[in-house]
Parts: sequence; C-alpha cells; structure tokens
Amino acid sequence: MQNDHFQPHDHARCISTALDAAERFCAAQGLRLTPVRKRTLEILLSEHRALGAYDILAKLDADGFGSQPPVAYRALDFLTANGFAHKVEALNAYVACTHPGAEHAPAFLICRSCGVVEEAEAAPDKGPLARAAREAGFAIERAVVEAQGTCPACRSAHP
Amino acid sequence: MQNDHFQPHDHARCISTALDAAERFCAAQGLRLTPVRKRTLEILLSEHRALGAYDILAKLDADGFGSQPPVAYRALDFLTANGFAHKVEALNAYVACTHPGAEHAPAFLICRSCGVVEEAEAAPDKGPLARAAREAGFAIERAVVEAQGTCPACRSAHP
DNA sequence: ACATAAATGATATAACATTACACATCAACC
DNA sequence: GGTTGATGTGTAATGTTATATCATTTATGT
Repeated sequence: MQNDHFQPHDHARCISTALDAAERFCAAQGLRLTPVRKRTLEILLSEHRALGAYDILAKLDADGFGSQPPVAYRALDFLTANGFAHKVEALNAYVACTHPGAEHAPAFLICRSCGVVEEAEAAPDKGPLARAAREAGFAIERAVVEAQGTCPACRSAHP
Repeated sequence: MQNDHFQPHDHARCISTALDAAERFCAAQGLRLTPVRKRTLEILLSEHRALGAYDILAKLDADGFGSQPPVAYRALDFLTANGFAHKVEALNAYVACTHPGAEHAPAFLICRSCGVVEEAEAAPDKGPLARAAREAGFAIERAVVEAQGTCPACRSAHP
C-alpha cells in the first residue's frame, strides 16, 4: 500500500495533491471544475471518511450554494464519473479518491470504529471472483469490493 | 461453480432444496421460521433476481401479512442474519441464498441485462483485497464483493 | 397458569435519491 | 459582437429505501 490513512499523516498534502491532480486532469480533458464541484471535492477531501450526500449538501448550502438535493448529487455525479470520488455502496456515502485521474478499479477498507475509508486496488482480473466469473462465462464490467472491519489504530486503542 | 443460474435449470428444485435446508437449519438451531419469514424466503427464491424490500412488502401485503415496511424488513433481517438471504449492496435489494445453512462469505455476479444474481464464494482470506488488508494491519470482518456485468446467456442473445 | 422473551401490528419519521422545468452561463460559430 | 446550442445551476416536488418507537400478541420454559 503506497499510503495509509489509518495512521497520522500530512493531510494538508493529501488535499492539495488530489485537488491539484483534479485541476490538471480537468484542464487536460476540457472538463469544467466549477465552484460547486470543486467545493464538493474539497469537502470530501477534508476527511478520509465517507460522507452522505446530505452531509455534503448541508455544507454546500452553508457556503451559499443551493440547498436542494440535486445540488449535491450533480456534483457527486461529476466527481464520480471522472474518478475524483467514489461511492461506497455499503454505506450509501461518498469518499474522495486518493489516486485520481487514471481509470482504476477501487476497493475499500472501511473501519467500523473510526469510519476511515482506505482505498486499495481491486485488480478485477485476479482473485477468486475473477475465477468464478471466467468459469461462468460472465463478463465483469464493474466490481464493488468493500471490506468492513477494524483498522490497526482502532484495534490498538480499544483492545 | 457448482451451479449456474444464468442457464436454464430445474428451478423448482432450487426452491425446494433451499426451503428444506432453511427448515432443517431452523429446527436444529431452535430458530422460528414463522409464516411471514417463510413466505418472504419463498418470494426471494421464486427468482434468481434481487428484489427490493418494497417489492417483497407488496407481495406480503397481497398475501395478508401487513403492509408496513417493518413487516418486510424484519423478515429480511431474520433471513440475512441466518444466512438464508443476502443483501446486494449495489442494488439495495435482497436475494435468496443458494447454499444456505453454513456461515459463508458471499460474492455476487450480477447481470445488468437480465438481473440474475449468481452467488459465488468470496474467499475473504485470498485475493488482492486480503493482501492489502494484511499489509495495512486491517482486520476484515465482512466483505461486500459484487461484480456487475453481462452473463453468457444475455451476451449470446444480444451480440 | 404464570412469567419471560420473542415476534408482530401500527404509526411516524428519517435517510437516500430522482424527475422536471425554468433560468443562467459558456463556447463556438457566423 | 450577437445568435445559437450545449452544459450547468436553482428550486420544487416526489420517489425510494430504511429505522425508531410503542402497544399488543404469541410462544416458551417453569
């Protein structure tokens, strides 16, 4: 794992790196990282926990963007469509991507105790699921891979 | 894969086998497979697609079991807690288990075209996710593994 | 038969998400 | 530089999924 957000780390750097990557990617692809979209990404980046759409909406509203659900969902659609954020299906919540820009198949480690979500690589062509799919002749287009458990920090804190 | 529900098969046997297994398991464990619970399992078993809680509720209501959400959710809680059914997180829907009784870590192959959900074994201690978890010192308690794509039957039908 | 625990009935509400339409802004072209 | 079409935003209304709470009933063990 190249990074480990369960441990203390330079989080300001997480934010600036990801934001910077998103800005470059949008510039290169002719995508518009508008104020709501950028702010939504900043909100997600502010923690390594998954936030519900309505949590995000409340913050956007406080910042003078609209107060209606589509405000948040549209921004999230943009961010997830372009790989800047992901939806965590098991939580119905959203998390900023830690290696944005490139196409990738994310997998998540979700700590039940502190709520931190760590992103890993799903490697969709390897592992038992891929084998089952090949045997059945099933063509995988997208994989949801989300592990819930306890992170090392929480385990040593509450033994 | 020991079974393949993407292909035509003796579905009546799927139903009776699973129902029978559930009945034996409940008898052995002192669990009560009450009428609502049994009927809910039958509804889920009637197809290999995932059904929403409110779809199930409508059928239960038609059968005289009450029309309020807790009726369905309580039955689903019982079935999922005991391994007779699973929730498919990516769909917010529920599917009957095809190898009930034993503790197991399910993984799913979900066909976007026909909606059939095939259950496979997740093998939580193998694969890339397990490796990432070990490296991070993360203890996995539950894994959501759901692949979406197209099944062989649908692929040969719509080439 | 009684006490207890488990299950159900019923009401209300919370949490998550989409449709639809009006208006504004932007990019491109003439 | 104004027109046009595409994209993005504001807002209202609604749809979908899930839970909390409390009263009542039913099953179980003694």
